[in-house]
Amino acid sequence: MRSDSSPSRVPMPAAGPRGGRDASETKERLLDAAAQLFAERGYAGTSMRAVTQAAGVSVSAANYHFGTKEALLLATLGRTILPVNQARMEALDALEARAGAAGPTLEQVLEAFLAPAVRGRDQAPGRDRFREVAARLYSDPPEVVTAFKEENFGPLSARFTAAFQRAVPDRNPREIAVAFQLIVGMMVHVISGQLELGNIGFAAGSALPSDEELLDQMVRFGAAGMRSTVLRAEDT
Amino acid sequence: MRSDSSPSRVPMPAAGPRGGRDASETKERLLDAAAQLFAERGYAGTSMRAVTQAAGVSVSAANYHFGTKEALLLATLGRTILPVNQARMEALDALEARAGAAGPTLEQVLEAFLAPAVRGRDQAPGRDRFREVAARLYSDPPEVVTAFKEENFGPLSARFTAAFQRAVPDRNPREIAVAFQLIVGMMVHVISGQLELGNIGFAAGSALPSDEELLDQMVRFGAAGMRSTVLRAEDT
DNA sequence: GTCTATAGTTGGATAGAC
DNA sequence: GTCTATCCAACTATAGAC
Repeated sequence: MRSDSSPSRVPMPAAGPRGGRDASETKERLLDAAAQLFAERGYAGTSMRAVTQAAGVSVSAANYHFGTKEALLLATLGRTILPVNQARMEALDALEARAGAAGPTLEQVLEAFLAPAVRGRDQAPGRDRFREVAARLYSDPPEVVTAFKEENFGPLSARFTAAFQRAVPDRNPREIAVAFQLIVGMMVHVISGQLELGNIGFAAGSALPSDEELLDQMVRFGAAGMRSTVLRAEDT
Repeated sequence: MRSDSSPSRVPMPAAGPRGGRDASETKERLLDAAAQLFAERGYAGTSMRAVTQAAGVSVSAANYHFGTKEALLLATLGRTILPVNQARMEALDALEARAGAAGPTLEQVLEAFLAPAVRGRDQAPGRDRFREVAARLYSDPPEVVTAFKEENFGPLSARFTAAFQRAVPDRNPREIAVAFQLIVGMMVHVISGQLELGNIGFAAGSALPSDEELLDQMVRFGAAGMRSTVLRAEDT
């Protein structure tokens, strides 16, 4: 399953002598390569040349299809992130439809939010590298990305904040918002591959946890954390 | 041109007609500007020209003092991060010296780890921008940074892992390691300014929490999270 | 729709005057 | 120790043939 070091380089007839590769495949290859490289090196650290070379197409082909580097980034972000956010929404919808008047539990809401991101390719059909690409959103911010974030995460965030609030009604909105951000932080850290890079903490010889194991621990951790945030004085 | 909000642009005689600015001041100005820009735009997104322009010195002066862009990055990282890690170590030392045989509490260890980073300039004397610079370590990784991380975070991580283990003896090392990483993740998210950028979650009109408030909530959240991670089957 | 070729910038780094 | 001037490589983007 494409597990080698340069996975997005699809073995292909390598540019048939005629211009005979069709449009949609070129776009696909470019998006694959872009996802890979933007994830690894960031936006500024990735040149169009590197992308087109990895995709096995010419620079001009890329510019024909996407116009600018920025547009290619946005297309990449869209293709990698939207399915994840959609899965989150659907999971929450399903939970709320099934739950009673009290709504889903905190653990359920957390899993709906975390699973599509952490489980990665299991949930987002066919799209590789999307976890690291998404993580870049939080760290590598060309101005373009801001609008994308607001547009695509605004509604999601509102929905989940409401669900959290309902699951933990004795916390005030400000605490919920902070706790939510802390959970986002731990998720970003995990999906940006910091555990695998294992710079620190995993020297102690223990094997890396599986996705399921990690997800389970994250849900427990986040739930306990969110429940724990206790008001000090100004209880609303 | 430099119309902007560049706090690191120190008001100065602006290059006295003679070459009369002394060496150490030039280095200082360069490090200030570099910290600012690397933090904002990342390594690849920052040019030497931008740094030297912001510092009000010539490109050659920078190359004279630091040789390469990479060396400038490492110098910046050192100046911004080492004081924080030192403060963490000293805080933990003090706690362990004061505590009995059981060692400091989980909350105390967490605060020793988080406070120097979250409180920012209060604890790291005189160095601005260090929080965002540090955060870049976890997201913007030119290969150079890897060695820096291992060298400077390895011992720190080992010390704190041991302290966590002692404070929560009924968790196995693997869980401790994962939980520690989750805490690092939430810390990175906070110090990289995601709350202030407030893209998501804080639209609900509540004011941003103060550093102390945030630190308090992070300690509670992290402690509850770390205690919560329960083994499922294979308890060692 | 894809290519080759190139325009027009900007990048890091250096040489040599002072 | 700092400057001006410059080299050369790499970049994004476009023009025009096929």
